[in-house]
Amino acid sequence: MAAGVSPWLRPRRRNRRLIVWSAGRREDVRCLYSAAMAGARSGKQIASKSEDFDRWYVDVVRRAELADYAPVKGCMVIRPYGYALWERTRDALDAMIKRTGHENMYFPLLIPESYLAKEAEHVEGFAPEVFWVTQGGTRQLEERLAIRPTSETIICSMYADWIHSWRDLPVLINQWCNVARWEKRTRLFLRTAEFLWQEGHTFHATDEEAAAEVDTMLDCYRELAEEWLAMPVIKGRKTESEKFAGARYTLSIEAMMSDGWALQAGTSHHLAQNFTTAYGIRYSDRDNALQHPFQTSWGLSTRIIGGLIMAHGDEAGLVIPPRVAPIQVVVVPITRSDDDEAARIDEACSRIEREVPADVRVRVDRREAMRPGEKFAHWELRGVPVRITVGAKDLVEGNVTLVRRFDGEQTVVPLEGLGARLQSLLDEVQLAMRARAQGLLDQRSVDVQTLDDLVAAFTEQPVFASGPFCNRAECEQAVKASVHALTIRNLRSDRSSDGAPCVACREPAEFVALMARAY
RNA sequence: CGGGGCGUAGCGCAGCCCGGUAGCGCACCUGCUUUGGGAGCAGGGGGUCGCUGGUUCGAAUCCAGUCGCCCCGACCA
Repeated sequence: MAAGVSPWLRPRRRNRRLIVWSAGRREDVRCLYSAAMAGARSGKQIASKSEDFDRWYVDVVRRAELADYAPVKGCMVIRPYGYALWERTRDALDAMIKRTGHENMYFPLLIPESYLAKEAEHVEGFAPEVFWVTQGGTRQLEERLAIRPTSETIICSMYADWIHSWRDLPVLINQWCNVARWEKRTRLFLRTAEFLWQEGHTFHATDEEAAAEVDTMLDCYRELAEEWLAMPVIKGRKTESEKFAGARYTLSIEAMMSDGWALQAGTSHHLAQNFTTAYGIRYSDRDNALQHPFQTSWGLSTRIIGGLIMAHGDEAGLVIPPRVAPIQVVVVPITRSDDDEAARIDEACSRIEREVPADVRVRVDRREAMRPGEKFAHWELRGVPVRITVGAKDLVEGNVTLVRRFDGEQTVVPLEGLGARLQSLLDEVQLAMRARAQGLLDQRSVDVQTLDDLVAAFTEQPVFASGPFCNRAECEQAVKASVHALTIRNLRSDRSSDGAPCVACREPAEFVALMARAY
């Protein structure tokens, strides 16, 4: 027994009795989850999630080797495992973007100040966050260059030359890129001075078509969050004070983190003709009249990785939904000094490797210097959805042990036919993770009718509170002032107030506001 | 940008009050024994003590400045 493992682990281990999965039916599955968690904690790699959530978050990001701080304040290095997670997320979204008719392209990083300045509300909104390049080599530049905080301005400037006719519309484009914004308070993934994202930009002949585009893309974000990242979200419209600078309106998806705080996970903006007017984009319509097209933009960033971590992680670290997991199944051989036995175990591992379907991402952890217990902790910290342990005891019966990361459920199953069964197991885990996250959201959502209700709702713990709201700035202030750090996340698109009185002013309200503390 | 805290080996820390040329745990390297929940023994490598200046025979330690990071409040994907 390892020094440093809680003493009560010992009897728990003796009690371990797992019934074999026979004829496709599971019986008497014993969960060793809490024991595993205790072991992980004694390894003192990460802070306790329940005791210090913020510290836990940073620990998970760094210890699981997702990312680390870079030398420049607010900047981060995304390490291979974290980048693989982003790639899987990105590829899923990229497919949706293409499925809905968009094409990828690329605009430059540097934007002349004069380009940025044309849309007044936009430039004012972004002014505090822009990085400026003032020098090229040793020479002072004649005009300052902004490092893009977003690309509406340069895209409009270019499309002013490219859009001439109604036949040129719609324009449906997207780019994957980095952007930079000066941030005073930064957090790994959630708010960094430079981040990766996609920004979609479209131009349309009609207001309605643009509005439909804004909805369509928000729904892609919802699909990504729910179907891939197993994070249920609430769709809605941002208030005036929270909308994108220069937009007519902004839609968002808001996800609940496991501490009850909200995370804005994606936004979609209706820009109306605000930019196309300012940037002089005009086309001749069917009647040969000059028109400004209607425009949208929408973005989703590496912040979503932070959301994934906070939505699903537990005391032992990261828990990744199978569909985006860089490694879905890890195989840990329980090596023995007995050569014959070692050879049989190794052959069983190789067989699993051979027999899994090609689209299941499996890794056999053959590191010799590391003991099995440490490997368990290592892969749990990294959130690998399924672990298979291959040891002499199980192998005598032709079995291996299989453990699901997200709930610790452990079963002994026959090696025969294991490969074919893995995909359905992964699908099962994906759905169960989504259901669990939905359960948390349901459990910690409350309806409120008054500010008193609102205050009461937050006395125990952070929640998602929904209540009638008139969408006036004074009432938004009143809501924010009623509970510490509270914000209006969005005006829910799935709920109607039916004219019930606004939580703040008591006048008949048109909307139902989602109110929560947010990252 | 206001308030608080911290910078000593890759990580976590002690040493500082009371100056005398740097230590502990983990990690790392080598060997042997181990291997079903973070192994044991033995040996070994690694640090301009954030930076600059000052005081002093002598500074991780005292003084001044500066930079960076973290946490809490006003702005944001």
